[in-house]
Order: sequence, then C-alpha cells, then structure tokens
Amino acid sequence: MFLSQTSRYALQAAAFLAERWAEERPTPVGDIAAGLGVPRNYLSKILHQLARERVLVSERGPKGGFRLVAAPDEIALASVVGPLEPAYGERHCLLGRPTCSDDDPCAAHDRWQSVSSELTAFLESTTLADLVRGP
Amino acid sequence: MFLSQTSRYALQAAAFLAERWAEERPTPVGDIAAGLGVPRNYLSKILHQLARERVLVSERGPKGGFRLVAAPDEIALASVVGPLEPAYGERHCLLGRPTCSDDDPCAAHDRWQSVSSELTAFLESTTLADLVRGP
DNA sequence: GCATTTAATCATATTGACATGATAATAGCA
DNA sequence: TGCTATTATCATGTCAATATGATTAAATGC
Repeated sequence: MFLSQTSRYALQAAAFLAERWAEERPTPVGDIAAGLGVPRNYLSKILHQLARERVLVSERGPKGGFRLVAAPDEIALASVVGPLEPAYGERHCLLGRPTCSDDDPCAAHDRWQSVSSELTAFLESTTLADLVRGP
Repeated sequence: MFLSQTSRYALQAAAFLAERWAEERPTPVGDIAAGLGVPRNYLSKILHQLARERVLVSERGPKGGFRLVAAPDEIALASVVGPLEPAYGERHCLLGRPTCSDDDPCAAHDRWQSVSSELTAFLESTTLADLVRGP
C-alpha cells in the first residue's frame, strides 16, 4: 500500500550499495540482484535511472558496476524514491478531490496534511546509513 | 503515491453519500458518478463491492440506489479503504525485505513503524462525517 | 401482466507496472 | 588488435488496475 515494487527494489539496492561503500570497486548489477533475489534486468533499468538522477554512479566495462554518488549518511531515502514515484512531492488531497486544496479544504484536510508531512519528513530525514547500521 | 484510484473513488462516493444521509431515498450510481465526475460503470462495481462488505446498502428497481449502512460518524475511512486495498493491514517492512521483521529489524524499522501506525490511526479514527463537516 | 428504472453481471479494451531476453556500446586487459 | 566483462538500450511479454459498453435480474408503478 505505500511504495511501488520499483521503489522497494531501489531502496534495497541502495542499502546494499551502502554496505559496500568502503570497497574500492563498484558493484555489478548481477551481484546486487543475486544478493537481494530480485530480477536482474529489471533492477538494471532501475539503477540506470538512478544513475541518470545522480543518486548512483555507473562504470562500464570489466571492473565496472554501480556505486553511491555520496556517503550513505548523505543520501536520504527521498532522493532514491523521489525519481521513481511519479507523484512524489505532489500535495494531494487524500481523496484526489479536484476541489480540495489548501485554500478550500475538506474537514479532514488538516489532519491528513499532518500525517502526510510526517511521511515526507521520514523520507527526508532517514538516510541509507540508517538502513544499514544495526540497532 | 498512497491510495489507489479505486480507493479514492470509493472515499469520494462515501463522502457524497454521507452528505445525503438524511434523505429518505437511496442515491443511484448515476447521480453519484455525475456529481463526482467519475466513470459510472467503474464506480458501480466499486459500490457493489462495498455493499458486499456491508459498508453500503443497495436497493434495486425504481427509487433504488445506494446508501450508507450506518451514520457517517460511525463509518471510519478504514472500513471503506480496507476492502479495496489488498495489502491493507499487512505489517510490512518499508523495503519489502523478507528478512526485516519485528524480530530482526533493520535500523529504520522502528521509525517506520511509528510513521506507519500514525497512518493507520488516521484511517481508523477519521470518519465520513469528518470529510463533510465544514471547519 | 408490462414498461420502466435501477443494480448486478458479463465481456472486452486500454494502460502502465513489472518482468524477460537479446543486442549494442564501452572499457579494461592480454 | 581482439577478447571479455560490464552497463546501456531495445523489443517484447504478462498481468493487474482502470475503464467502457452491453446484457441480465429485480423492484416499482401503471
């Protein structure tokens, strides 16, 4: 009910790369896909997209692969999910009512905004490092 | 990014019926669809499903239509959305990680649970009456 | 009984998310 | 130079969500 499969794969892969941040070599898609048990070619397309969005860096050829563009604690979940969720950041009415905006709110609008902005805050303030560190 | 189109239609229709709770006659799908500007036959299928789930009551024939099964302030958003969202109520890991459960949580698990349960609380505690009453 | 109004159901189309497989481009290395 | 490992791209397939249109069943009023 919340994130698409695509976004979940992306977050898992990003967390996987976060664990390998220290390595000199980038990690090939094959390793990530095998490590996570997700479809290889599909993941490849997702990672490519994240590379275009400057969340990852890709290198071709032997010894190539993907790495994070910055340290895990500098990459928020929102930067991974944002490019993959078409509606990310759109302020909607929960009901998708065209007439329900901040100007002309339904009675539940404020309560929903408050829940909704907690969600946003979670994605903005949680980083890939938080997905990795043990408790 | 949060509710499906189907659920949004359902909530809009339920709010529409909440406004008509006082009327003696049930409201035909056609009136609801026209009032909301949503596809009639598709809405019909959704309302039928909500009737099977005992959220609405349907009556056939002339003067037929749909009405709420109870007063608007007795119907939580969760009872409308629940039957329409296959994954509603499933406790997941945000990432869909098979290995990330309450027993063996990733580091962000608790923070996510807290956001996630606020969402649930919102849907459980907000009623159709809250979608109607002016501020 | 018959016509009308409505929900219920059936058949089908469209679209985008998810996924697979094959090929092209690039980089390293012998 | 040519071989190989890798990403990048292309073509295609599957399936569920969304949507449309037609038909059937039930209730009402004449």
